Amino acid sequence: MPTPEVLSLPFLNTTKPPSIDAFDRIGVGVVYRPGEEMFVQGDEGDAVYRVLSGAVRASRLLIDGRRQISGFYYGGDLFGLETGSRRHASAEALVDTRVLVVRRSSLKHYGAIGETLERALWSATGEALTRAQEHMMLVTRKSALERVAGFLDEMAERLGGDWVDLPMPRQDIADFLGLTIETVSRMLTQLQQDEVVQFQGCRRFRIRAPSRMASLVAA
Amino acid sequence: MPTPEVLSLPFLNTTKPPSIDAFDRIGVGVVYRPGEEMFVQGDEGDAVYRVLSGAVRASRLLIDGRRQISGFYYGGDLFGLETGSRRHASAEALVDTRVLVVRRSSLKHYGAIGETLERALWSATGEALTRAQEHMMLVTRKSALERVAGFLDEMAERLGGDWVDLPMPRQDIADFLGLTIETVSRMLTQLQQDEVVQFQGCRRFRIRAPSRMASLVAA
DNA sequence: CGACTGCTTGAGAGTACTCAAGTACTGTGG
DNA sequence: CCACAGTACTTGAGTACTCTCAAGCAGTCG
Repeated sequence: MPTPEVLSLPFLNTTKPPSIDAFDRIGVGVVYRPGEEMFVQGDEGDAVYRVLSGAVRASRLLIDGRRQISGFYYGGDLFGLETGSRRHASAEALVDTRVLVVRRSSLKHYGAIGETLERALWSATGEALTRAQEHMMLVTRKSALERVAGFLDEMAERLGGDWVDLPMPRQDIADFLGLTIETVSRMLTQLQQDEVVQFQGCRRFRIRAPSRMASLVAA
Repeated sequence: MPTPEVLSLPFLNTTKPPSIDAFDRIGVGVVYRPGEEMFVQGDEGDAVYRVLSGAVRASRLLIDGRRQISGFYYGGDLFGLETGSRRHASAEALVDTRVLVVRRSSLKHYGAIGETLERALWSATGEALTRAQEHMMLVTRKSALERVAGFLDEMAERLGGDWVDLPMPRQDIADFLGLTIETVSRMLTQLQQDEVVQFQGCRRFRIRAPSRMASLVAA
């Protein structure tokens, strides 16, 4: 794994300009190429990350090789919030990605601003917990079609724009939704046949029928 | 819903004596009967709870009535940690239950001890996040038999003793594991036929073959 | 152009679900 | 003490959904 390049601040952020807050003041910018890892499951490290641009995948591995994607992170998102000194998941750039990094243990040296940031991190942890529980609901109580539709809908909302580019391969979507790659593919085909979404190639899509999409997601 | 009785401290705790810490100093004791709710999804409230004895069920409801149990809590456990002023889940006593309650917003009035507790709560939130992700793995990547075996194994470890009494009905187990009640029942029957566990009635069980149990859980 | 990787499609099998009936446990009133 | 009702749990049969295994197709890069 090549050593990630350390940037000089401030950034030019082309996608989602982060508000000037404690994270920007304290954080150090780092750039990752696709496939490069921020940290690996089992590592030591208490650093917290904020995505400036690009996309990140957090994954956990079981002994037998089964994999779970615990989340995807895009511009503005925080990740690496799990407590304890050991990482419970790995984090990896899906595309060219710029992040800000803050070492949690260093916050106490920054006085009031460090404290502000610490509070913000904890509250983000609580939100992450809520999101994890919502995702659990999605994964346990919904059909394959509903999960895939929900995923596309959330991606469209998160990344915005008319056409949306998926930064992750099918296998990642499958591992995130608790499905196989074949089932994801079949559901995508069905959503296209039903004219709910439209694809240009296998990564770029747009929602054609927002109302039917919404009814699938709400169900 | 009857008003829960407020206890005078200190408690006589018969199951898991909590260590004397910040929560014990600040918390107010409350008793709930089976079925009584600590809070309901959508409520306002920032109170955090610690179970002294008994058992609590946290659940989330979907619009269409589908239900997800986000967790069970027993002696020593904290719950109600989700941030934001609104509750994202409901919490309900499964059996006679004693808890300590702390209002988060009141912590600032308690000086150093309040701050200590606040830190403890945040770190517990991080641990809850990790556990939620582990549970997601269990629910998405494991077979019905593995899930039910894993559930019994965890219950035995959590509640201790030779024989274990399940405080919750089958429907709750099903909603926790993302299965139907019939499937849970069938898997329990199979575990008994395979002589992995033994039941006395439908709530009390013990593990007969810890090694085979462990291999089911690890898988 | 060919090789490689990622994605899609097809056929068949297996697992968990649905619907329905039957059994056990609990508490109440006679 | 027993009859009864009500609830919780188990069992059965058939179905539906997702997975597995295998082959075919598309986009990318040298």
